[in-house]
Amino acid sequence: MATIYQVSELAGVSLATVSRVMNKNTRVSEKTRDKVLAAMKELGYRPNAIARSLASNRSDSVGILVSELRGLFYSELMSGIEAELRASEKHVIIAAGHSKVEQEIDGIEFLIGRRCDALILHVEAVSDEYLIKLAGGSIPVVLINRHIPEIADRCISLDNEHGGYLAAKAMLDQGHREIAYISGPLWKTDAKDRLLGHKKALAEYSVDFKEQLFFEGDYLETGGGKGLEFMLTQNQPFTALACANDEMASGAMTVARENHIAMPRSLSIVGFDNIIFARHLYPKLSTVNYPMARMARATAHWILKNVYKEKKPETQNLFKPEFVSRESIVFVEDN
Amino acid sequence: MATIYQVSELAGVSLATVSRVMNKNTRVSEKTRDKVLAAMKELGYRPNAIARSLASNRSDSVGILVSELRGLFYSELMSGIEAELRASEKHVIIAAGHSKVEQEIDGIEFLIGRRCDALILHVEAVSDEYLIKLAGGSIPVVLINRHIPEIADRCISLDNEHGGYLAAKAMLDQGHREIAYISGPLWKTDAKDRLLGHKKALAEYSVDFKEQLFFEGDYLETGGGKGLEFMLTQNQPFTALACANDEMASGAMTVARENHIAMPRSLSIVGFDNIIFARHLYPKLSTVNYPMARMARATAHWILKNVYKEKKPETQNLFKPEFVSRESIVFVEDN
DNA sequence: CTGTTAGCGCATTCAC
DNA sequence: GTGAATGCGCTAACAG
Repeated sequence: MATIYQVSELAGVSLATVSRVMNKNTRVSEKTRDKVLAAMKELGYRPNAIARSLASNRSDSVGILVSELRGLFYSELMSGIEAELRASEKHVIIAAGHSKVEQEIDGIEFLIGRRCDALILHVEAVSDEYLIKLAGGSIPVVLINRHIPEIADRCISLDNEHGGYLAAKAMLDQGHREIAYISGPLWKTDAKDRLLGHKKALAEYSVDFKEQLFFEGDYLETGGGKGLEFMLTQNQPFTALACANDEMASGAMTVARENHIAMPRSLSIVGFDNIIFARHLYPKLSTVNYPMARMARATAHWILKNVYKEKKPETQNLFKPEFVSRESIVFVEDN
Repeated sequence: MATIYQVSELAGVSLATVSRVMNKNTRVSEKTRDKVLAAMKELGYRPNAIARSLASNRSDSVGILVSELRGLFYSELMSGIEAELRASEKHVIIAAGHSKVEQEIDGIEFLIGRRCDALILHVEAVSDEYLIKLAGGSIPVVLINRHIPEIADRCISLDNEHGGYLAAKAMLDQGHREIAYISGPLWKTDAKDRLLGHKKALAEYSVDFKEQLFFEGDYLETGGGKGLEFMLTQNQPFTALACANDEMASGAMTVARENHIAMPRSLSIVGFDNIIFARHLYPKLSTVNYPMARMARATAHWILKNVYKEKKPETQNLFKPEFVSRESIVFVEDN
């Protein structure tokens, strides 16, 4: 693997000059540049990114930490950021935190150790204090799907509570009063917020929240199935089911069908996130749109603007979810 | 950010000694080790991975290049590898190739530039020659879902042709003779192989492959929908539809339902890949299982064994798909 | 516009 | 068992 030194030798110039033509910021005469370029090509020279970032303390790459590498939710986030950054010739380095404190910290330190120019974090387990301290350090940090007042300008988040509210309201507006709810893991902020919004809507319509019609799920399809199975044992009738995400909704729908519950006629369902498969379920799932692609782009923009000093418009921090009406909710008579 | 030098100073030892306790291979007296450890903790010392790999030419991280960051297929691959590698304290660096030559090469060079200890590639656009040359270089390479005879031991792949065969056979066995087919992009090897298998099964049952019942899709749900719409204009009846992946099958099913085609009674459908959502479609999609999780683990094992010299059992190179029978295929009378 | 000189933070021979 | 010296490949002043 050729080094910059060999290139300089072959081109008959100093090593600094070679560095200059690579980082095309300072001026180099056309003649010498051509010589250098020719030498680079002849040697098949590839700059060593490691050495470069050790010397320059930059890496032209931003670190992304997601909870999981699998699943439509995170893949949308990662690909959105990557696409935007790639256009500016920046790269991404991805790590997974698995929603556990040690692993999240380990991942963050890995990314810092790789000298990322900035960090984009989707973390759930580490504390606010840790993040505030981290954000106070020398490396810029952006938080996805988490709102911390002290560093609000670094947070790109969705109004989950409003989303939960919209989902519940959609059912209430169709006359439903007995509404079951399957939440995400309640130690997660977004799960808590969605539930909060749900309850808020119920209160607005003066309907009680019934504990028998509540199940704490895990955001996985299997959890949705378990949730519905639980409801069915409660001897407490309900005409609608709200799930804290689409995955659980799909699991619940499968179980419903196995129990010969006609949807949407006997049971209306609403999800959350609007993942790509929501529209392919039967009935087509009404849900709340999580504008992840837009949020991913906003995040990348923030980095490009504030870290790499590119001129970009001001970015939006708080995103609003919208209700997506499809076919899984139908009108029901008051009972 | 504390450096190794500051640690050595605080501990009152040489910088080489600090390095030794970090790389716990050579012996250090217990006393000095404790001093060093204490100093490291006091300073909150974090080794600089960049400097380390520049000096050692190792990075304890393996590069993964996938075609896309989004989608269930790749997320399964990435998370499988990451989980296995994490257990051995290795990290992954991920890049996307987007199925285009320049971007794949760019991604590969990025990973090489980051001095990954090994490369795991899911590439579709670059040539066999390029890969053979790459594999001949100093950095170990493993190929996923691609078989190149010259470097067969570096290839972890699925017998796609057999998978296509199984899917078609499942329908033929149920009496179907008019079978439509929506393929993936035919310049991709796996798409070609799956189609090959499909045709092989047809031949075995002496049924002709009809061009009117063929559509070249794009592996996306939308492509599946377009495919079925195309078939419906062909004035050529068919009782079954085979799709080269589950995404397209789901898109086709949605279009079928919009056209009031009863499934599976009037139309049997089979997919390929067995993504998690296949079982939540209606009717539950019969498909061919792509053992991606197992393949991802096998890949990680190969790296651990051959690159990091851990003792692991021999890894399997060619995986066999199996048919997964669910509810989307029903018996039909010969016509 | 170009060359010289120092490091970046760490691993790794050599000596002792 | 430990310390001193050298260099990984490159960037960034500083001169000229």
